[in-house]
Amino acid sequence: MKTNLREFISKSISITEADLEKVLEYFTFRKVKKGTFLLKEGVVENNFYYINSGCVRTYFMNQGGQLKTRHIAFENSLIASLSSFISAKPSYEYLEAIEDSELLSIERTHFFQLLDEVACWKDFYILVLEKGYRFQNEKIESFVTLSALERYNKLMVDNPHFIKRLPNIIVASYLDVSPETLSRLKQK
Amino acid sequence: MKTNLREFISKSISITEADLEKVLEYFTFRKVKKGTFLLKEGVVENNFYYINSGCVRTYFMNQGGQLKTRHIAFENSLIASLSSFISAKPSYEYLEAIEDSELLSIERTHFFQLLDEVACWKDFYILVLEKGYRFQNEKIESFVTLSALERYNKLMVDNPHFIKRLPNIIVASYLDVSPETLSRLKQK
DNA sequence: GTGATTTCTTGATGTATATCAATTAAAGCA
DNA sequence: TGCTTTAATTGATATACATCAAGAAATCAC
Repeated sequence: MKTNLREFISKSISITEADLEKVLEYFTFRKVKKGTFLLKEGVVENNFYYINSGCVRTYFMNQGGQLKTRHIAFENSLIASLSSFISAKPSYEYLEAIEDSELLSIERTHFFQLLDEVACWKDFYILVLEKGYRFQNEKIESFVTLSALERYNKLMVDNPHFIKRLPNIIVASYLDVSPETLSRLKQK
Repeated sequence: MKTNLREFISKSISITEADLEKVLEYFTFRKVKKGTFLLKEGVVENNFYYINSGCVRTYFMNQGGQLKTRHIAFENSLIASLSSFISAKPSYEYLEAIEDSELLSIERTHFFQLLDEVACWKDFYILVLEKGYRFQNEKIESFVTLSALERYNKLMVDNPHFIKRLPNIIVASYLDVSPETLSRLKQK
């Protein structure tokens, strides 16, 4: 059940078998249906997720109730409302399974405990933060330098499987355009 | 000369005097005039800056040559084109002193060397990444959930000194609105 | 499998914000 | 200190994209 996660971690950092076992013990399995909320706005993010199968997204909701997808993670990757996870303050983001998914999650207290107990876990945390930082940096760049069409074309190049696998309405929300506009962009 | 940086670090993490000395030795002093470029697009970020006095910003440039300010850092804070610094790939961002500034900088190779040599330096790096992550997360949220006026009002609440200290044209670029629009927003 | 939702598409219209242009105010510089 | 350049303001106009609406297609649920 934790085979994929084991491989994911041991490929990411240099870790002893004993330490890896210790880390894996803190992860618990959970199977969720499409549409399940893992976190809602206003609640502290107490979990950090590895996606064994399926797909999970984070989104913000604006005053008009529109969903603004910030990140989408597929199988064999990580997700959380990381700002809240780090700060232990209420999240501004929602976390939602957008396909039936198998998840392995670790609690915040355990995660940060491990930073002190297992030296190399800091290396793992650093990788997570670095990747998250770079991802968001690129997202900001896209928003401020590209038009809707350019963002769509960039997604086609960078992540064509996003567009193939996900409904238009979610891709539109990810690109921060209306579904109608995305539908028209696709024809170009 | 390094008094402020010394205090900045020792307030951030728990570090021995010996380790702190070792870290500080890698930082070199530099005085720059307003308008000096510390980094241009396409160049790898080889430095990480502590601002002793003055003010530095990072910005993206879009195809039309417009500047889109991502971050502005004042005295007693840190700045770099962090994505490039992390990855050692060419930067998409520019780094520019927007006031006469006194800087203390550490080279990338030394910075990452220190992660292995001084155990607690990882804690410092983690703090830097966490803060950067949360900042960018909030910036993305602002862009996708708030109108121009709402972003301006939020800046008034969160960072009123931004607006007082910086020229309109830079504040506008930071909020991702035109100077004309900002001028009109201010009257509301 | 069939009815009920939800999503997608297309056209018509609306709007927030950009752009252009011209004047005034401020800042940099010799 | 005056001269030059840059920034700020204000009005007129333009535009990218949103919203609204309605029918078609796909997906969901029992």
